[in-house]
Amino acid sequence: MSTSPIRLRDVALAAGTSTKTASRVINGDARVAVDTRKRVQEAVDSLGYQVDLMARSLRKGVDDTVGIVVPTIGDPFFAKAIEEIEQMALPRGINILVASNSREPHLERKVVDGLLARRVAGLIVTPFSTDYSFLERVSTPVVFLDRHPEGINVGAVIVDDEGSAHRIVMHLASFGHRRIALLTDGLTVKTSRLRREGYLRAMGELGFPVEVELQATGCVDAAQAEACTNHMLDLPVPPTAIFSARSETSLGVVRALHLRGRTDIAFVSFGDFATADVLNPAVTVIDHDPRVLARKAMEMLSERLDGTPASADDFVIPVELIARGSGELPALRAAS
Amino acid sequence: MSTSPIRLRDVALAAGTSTKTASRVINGDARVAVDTRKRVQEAVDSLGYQVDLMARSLRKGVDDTVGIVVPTIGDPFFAKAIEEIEQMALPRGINILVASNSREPHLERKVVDGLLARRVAGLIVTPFSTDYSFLERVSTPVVFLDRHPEGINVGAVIVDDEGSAHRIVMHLASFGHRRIALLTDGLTVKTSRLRREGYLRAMGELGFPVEVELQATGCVDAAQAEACTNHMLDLPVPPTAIFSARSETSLGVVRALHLRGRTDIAFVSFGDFATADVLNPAVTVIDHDPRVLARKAMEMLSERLDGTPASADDFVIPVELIARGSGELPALRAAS
DNA sequence: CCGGTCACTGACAACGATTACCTGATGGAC
DNA sequence: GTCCATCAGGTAATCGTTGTCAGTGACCGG
Repeated sequence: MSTSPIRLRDVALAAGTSTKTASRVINGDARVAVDTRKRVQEAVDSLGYQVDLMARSLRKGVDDTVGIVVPTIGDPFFAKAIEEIEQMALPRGINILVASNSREPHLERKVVDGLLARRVAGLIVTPFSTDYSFLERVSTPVVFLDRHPEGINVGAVIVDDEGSAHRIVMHLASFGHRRIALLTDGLTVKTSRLRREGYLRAMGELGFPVEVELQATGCVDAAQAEACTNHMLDLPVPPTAIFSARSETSLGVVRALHLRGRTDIAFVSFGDFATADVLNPAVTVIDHDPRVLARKAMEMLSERLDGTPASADDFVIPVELIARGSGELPALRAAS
Repeated sequence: MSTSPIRLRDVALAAGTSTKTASRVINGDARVAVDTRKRVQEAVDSLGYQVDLMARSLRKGVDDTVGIVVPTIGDPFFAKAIEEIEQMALPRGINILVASNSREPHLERKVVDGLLARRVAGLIVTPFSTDYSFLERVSTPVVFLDRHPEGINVGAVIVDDEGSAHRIVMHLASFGHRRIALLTDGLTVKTSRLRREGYLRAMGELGFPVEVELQATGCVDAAQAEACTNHMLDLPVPPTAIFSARSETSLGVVRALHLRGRTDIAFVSFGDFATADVLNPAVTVIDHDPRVLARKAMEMLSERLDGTPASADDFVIPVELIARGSGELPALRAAS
């Protein structure tokens, strides 16, 4: 069954060279005689030698590995981001370590520390709500994804959350809506705060009343979003439009609206989702594409690994509003 | 900015002990005097020492890491499986390395070898189409997920693909359907082959003609599934029911059906998806839950890590057929 | 013919932690 | 009072690889 692992020593012995020379061949060092190289190659092939990456990493001080920290791996948004990063890393021989903070600030620090202790070459982190100032004492390059971190002045790859939210409200208002409801994740999450700010700013500029009962700010998952939506629709004066600040919550809103047959309510989702264009009406969204964000983040990380110093400036990915129908439903004469 | 990393040596120096004793404290060895332990602890805390997991792993020969190989990380099915595994691994201090084979047999072997070279403690693999006999020479425990591997007689955590597919066809037939179309992934994928076999067996038992034009067997993604569906609906004698063998392809089928307004066609999906219960009609599915499979796989891997020998028997997770409407549409009098 | 490059190679130490083995001290049994 | 078991802790080897540096010939220009 189990075979004792083959070490470089064994290869060197078989090829009649020193381990150093064998190492040179394996690492593609040019300064090796042609026939020596050949003998080593043959030994490698016949023995089925594989470098022990553990040992190499110890020697080199870093591991050819990128750590990724996200709130939840199962969320399609983050899953696609991870996929993109992995695809970019694979051809460079870089492996990825994935960890989630389970949306718990308490775990967040631990998880990052764990990856650092593993001597990852770099980190891509979607900050949840931890103070990241401790990273200033660390030399490992870190790139932040989707959210600007607290406590540290390092750039992140983000979208214009506040501006896009503002735009959504303006869009809905242009179809006659005044009672526009907001559903967000908990406000400890930076993106949620920013999107709410954009909502509030737009409502203010439009001179619309901002009502507490039209803001559900703790919808962490689809089920809660569904409950919140139902609650709002049961209000004496329900909203005529809904702005869901996250794909995940949008699924809940969609479910509530469809189960109640209320497809007359205008709806815009911050973030696309799988069947958004198939529903009736199809769902208008902000195309918050995780792959684009991830690609840029990985590019930035690669630069850092090659020595480019970190910039304090955020990189803002442009987004589009994709009008599919649900966001363009007119406000029915109902209430003011 | 960057601080030189703190080594065990530094801790020992600060605590006035040898590295060995410091190591004992860190690893919870009981044979250390109380006050010595305390001094070491204080040194660890004040210096902010963290074990270099690279070095530890080299010495121990294995890394506290589980490698996961899936075809595509972004597929919600696998993303949820990864999430479940990560959740189980986290409390044990185990990190997870995620890699995809990008649905390329060519890459599959390389990716697995790469993880083995990293001396992972164990592997959880969703085999795509590679011959896995090479694993017999490897001592690293491996558990297969969702598909039984080729070339090696090791158990996997699977569902009854053939039987469930059979059941879907029987279900559709009970509503009067005879022209039942099949959409699958490429037949190099084991699950696709098995589901097709179940389909064929049922059709045979029912005495229904099996027509080539009603079988689309190369739908790797939603876009292709959509195209195949459109093609089938354009046949002179189109199907009255569709069986999609994978969640991903189901999204394409749904898109085609809805865009054409053909919500009269019966439809069953092997595998649930996010908005399946919201569509009109809601989509009948086999609840192929990745979390359940993943949990069992991780349990099995844990046992292997603790020394339980591998079993050659598959572990079959039971599944349910969730009737939501689309699979219970009656066959309209159309053609035979 | 000599010193100097150049191409190639190997001995050795080091990466940072763990561990086999050993030492010295203590204390109880006799 | 002697002896051995036990405990606390130290020393040095070790995991497998690679960086440093030194060394060997061969070859070349002067």
